[in-house]
Amino acid sequence: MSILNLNIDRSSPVPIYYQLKQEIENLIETGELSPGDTLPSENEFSKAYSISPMTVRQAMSELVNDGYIHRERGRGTFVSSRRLAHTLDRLMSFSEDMQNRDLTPSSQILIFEETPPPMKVMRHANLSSSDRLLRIRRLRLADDQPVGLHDTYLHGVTFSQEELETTQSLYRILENRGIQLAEGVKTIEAVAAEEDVAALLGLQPGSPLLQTTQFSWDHMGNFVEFVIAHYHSDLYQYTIQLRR
Amino acid sequence: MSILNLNIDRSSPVPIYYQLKQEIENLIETGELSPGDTLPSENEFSKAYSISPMTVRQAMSELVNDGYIHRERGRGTFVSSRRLAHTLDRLMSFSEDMQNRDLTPSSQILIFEETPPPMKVMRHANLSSSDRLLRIRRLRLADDQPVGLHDTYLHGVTFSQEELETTQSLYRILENRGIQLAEGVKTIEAVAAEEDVAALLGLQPGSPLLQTTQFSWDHMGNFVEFVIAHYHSDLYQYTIQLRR
DNA sequence: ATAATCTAGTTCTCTATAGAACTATATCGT
DNA sequence: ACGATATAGTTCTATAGAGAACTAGATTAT
Repeated sequence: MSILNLNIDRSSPVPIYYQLKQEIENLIETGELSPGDTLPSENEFSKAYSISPMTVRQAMSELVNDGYIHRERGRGTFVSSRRLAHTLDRLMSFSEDMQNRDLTPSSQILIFEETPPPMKVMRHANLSSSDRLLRIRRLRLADDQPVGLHDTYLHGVTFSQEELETTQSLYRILENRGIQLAEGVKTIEAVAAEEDVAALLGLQPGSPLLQTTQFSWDHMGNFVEFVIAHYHSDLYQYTIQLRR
Repeated sequence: MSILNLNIDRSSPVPIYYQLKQEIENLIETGELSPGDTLPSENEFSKAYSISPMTVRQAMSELVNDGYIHRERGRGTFVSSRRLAHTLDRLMSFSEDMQNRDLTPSSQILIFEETPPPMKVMRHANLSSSDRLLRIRRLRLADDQPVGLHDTYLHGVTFSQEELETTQSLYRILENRGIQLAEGVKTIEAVAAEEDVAALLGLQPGSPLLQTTQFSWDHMGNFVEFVIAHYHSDLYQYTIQLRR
């Protein structure tokens, strides 16, 4: 499947620009196109598939946007280094995260209750002490080994412990309620393990732990969740991709 | 300055779509447009400024891309929550980072020498033991207080310690040499302080430290730098913005 | 030999238009 | 009262082109 002989189905309901984008993305992912390779020009694509130049342009723009290619005016379009391309920083659940690392996630619910918001949450999310949040403390395991302890505080959503146990995924429950997480801020720091946390993670008190605290909001900026997590530092590292 | 009475200068060399984009961005940044507000439709913009709908669309797409607005087919275009909008994860120097936090950065160069690559770098960057890297160890201070220790290994670039001391910024030296960092991967973990590092940061051995290791590459995927850093966990936290 | 100019090829900006797909509301029929 | 249908308004997809801006190499002039 050469670059000017891709599978573009004009009768498909999938937009043409999107088909083109996907096909090129594939060629890059599979290595048939290598970093530094020159892509055909807008004109060549346009003629080869009898599609408008602007339609080609739309596919190209999105590929640039996703980091697959870069373009230089007057010179051409080039395949970028493949390293990043897909994995950017996303709001991700523990389960998704573990699956990305080829580990099997599981969890034990330790606490499931209604509470007033912690101080930190009141300040950041503009809540008062009369508000009620759903608090869930879960021990997180990867391949049956405890790696972290999550304390999640949810705002504006209620469900039963049973529903969480059957659905497994908190994020799916939120989605079913029509709540879409749109953005978040995560703070990462190193702390010494308190006694109770150390015990749960099988560590000595004072061992270094990776602590992350995260606030998440929906599209309109409504506060949805706060999570404070502690991770076994030998078993869990945080990796982020940086750009430009 | 109302939303349909913006400053669009058709004789300016600045592209029209870009002017429109900037003007709307301003309205959002200054708060004249609030999260949830509805923007005029493509049609309205098009007529109000006598520009083609497709030109309006380009401005809108980029605003969506930058997180300022979101669009719903059949419904309209809405201003997004302003929290993120600009600060994404970027390749940033320590100096830039500190300035963003309104602290005054400084540093002391402790080591400046040529070395073969550390094992980890050989593996990740495909170098051999005969390659020579420039190694720089610097103590990093914010408002004259030591917060971190940086060990930087540079590939394919040489300069003198003097030049670094006068220029102050490593990234500026790279830029002057025509080297553009395009992407990087940073790993964050918690470790216990070794004796030497603890002493430099004014801590007890065994204290929890935030350790980050980072690889950076240029546009073509050529390895440029490796940095391993240790931070005083009370004085330095890592914050990242998450999307979607 | 060197410098200036031309030329072909590329991306970028912009125009003008059309219909499809989807949403929300109003109208109509039962 | 309720459900089906129409209608207007929105974004999304796609077309067909033109000239500007820029690059790299070839050609020409000095």
